[in-house]
Amino acid sequence: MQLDKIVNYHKALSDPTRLRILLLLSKGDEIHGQALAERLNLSQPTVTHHAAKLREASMIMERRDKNTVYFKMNPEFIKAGSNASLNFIFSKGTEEMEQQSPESSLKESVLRNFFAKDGRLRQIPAQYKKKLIALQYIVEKLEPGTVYSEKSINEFIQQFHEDFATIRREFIMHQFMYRENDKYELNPPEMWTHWENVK
Amino acid sequence: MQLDKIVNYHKALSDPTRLRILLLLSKGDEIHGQALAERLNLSQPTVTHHAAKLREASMIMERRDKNTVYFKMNPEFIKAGSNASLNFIFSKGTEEMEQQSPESSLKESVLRNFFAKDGRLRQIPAQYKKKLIALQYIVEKLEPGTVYSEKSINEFIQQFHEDFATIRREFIMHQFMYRENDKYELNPPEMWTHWENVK
DNA sequence: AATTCATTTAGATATATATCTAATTATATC
DNA sequence: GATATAATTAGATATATATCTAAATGAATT
Repeated sequence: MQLDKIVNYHKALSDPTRLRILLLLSKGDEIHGQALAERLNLSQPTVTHHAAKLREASMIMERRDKNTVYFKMNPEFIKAGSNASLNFIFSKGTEEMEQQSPESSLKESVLRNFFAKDGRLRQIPAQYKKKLIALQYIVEKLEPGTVYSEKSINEFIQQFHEDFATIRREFIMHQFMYRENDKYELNPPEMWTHWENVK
Repeated sequence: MQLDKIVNYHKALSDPTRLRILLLLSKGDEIHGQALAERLNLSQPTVTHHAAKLREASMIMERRDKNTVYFKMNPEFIKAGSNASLNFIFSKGTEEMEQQSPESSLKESVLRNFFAKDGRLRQIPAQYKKKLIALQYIVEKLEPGTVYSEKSINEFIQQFHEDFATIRREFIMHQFMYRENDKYELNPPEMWTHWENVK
């Protein structure tokens, strides 16, 4: 159930130690486990404990070098979770009903005007809402739960448009996908930037 | 400390029952305690328990009619908390240091004598300096950077005193807040009338 | 004053979790 | 292989909290 994901997001952030860890990581630098333990005045197992919780919530990423584990913050996911949580609480069911007809006609218009009959994208829409619609149309052809290499993502995008680098970047930027160590994976629709327009 | 407020915000949202309550309230309608208990299949004391948590986090408001208590969501505060949390994690918060000057004794005396133990303002101090202290105490519970509607400001003030119109006017008069098109926003402390006493 | 109804408080129980120390595992170096 | 270092797991403990039933309170009506 979706509820649990929201609960877990807030559980991850409902502990002062974990917030302090994120605060330390928020400059963008990597910090390894022992350093965290020292700066927080905690034992190493305690750091491991909290790191596991944060990792489960996708809020940090870990990289191993020799026998040292470096932590790095995953800011997009923290923001995306916040977004998803508000979307859930204010369940976008009612308002979007009204918006659905105008939205869907815009969607149809974008698909008709920006995509050729062979399915290729003529050009990337400059207008924000239209761009998101086009990106979503493409990204929905990917397989949820599959891990893609950068190479295979590039090839996939090239089926639609030659400028795969731009589109790949947009996928990440708008949180259609998430990247870790050059591996790409689809995000659930709730995390997409314009989630409220999706359904 | 600021950290605790963020922790409490996420604690309030890190329970499935409380999220379901907010979901039920998200349409904007009022729901009374027993109805909530029935719709959630929970005992009434459990509802009271969760309502208390949500009230502490300013996420709901309560209104009593005869012996029935009606709950209503406080959406602005939920969004404001989300905002504040992200600002905290990404260290964009206002670098505020709460330091008390020699006149902290007056401040303490005002807080002790004019505020009841439930946090409500017994009466608006007539004496200028004391009034400013009381106003400041209330206004500091607002979140910097958040834009409030007039309605939500009224509701916020009513948590402390029934005469929201007077207090709202004082907020503007002494430049605790600034208003534009019925939107209210906190001013930075440097703009407050008695700034020299704040630091 | 007695009654009724909704809510709250008290007290009990079960589960979750934050933290520690001690033991174990993983990785690299000698 | 032996050793060193960092991390993790196991196990213990203390605290927090979600839920219930039973009792008490608050508010209106008879």
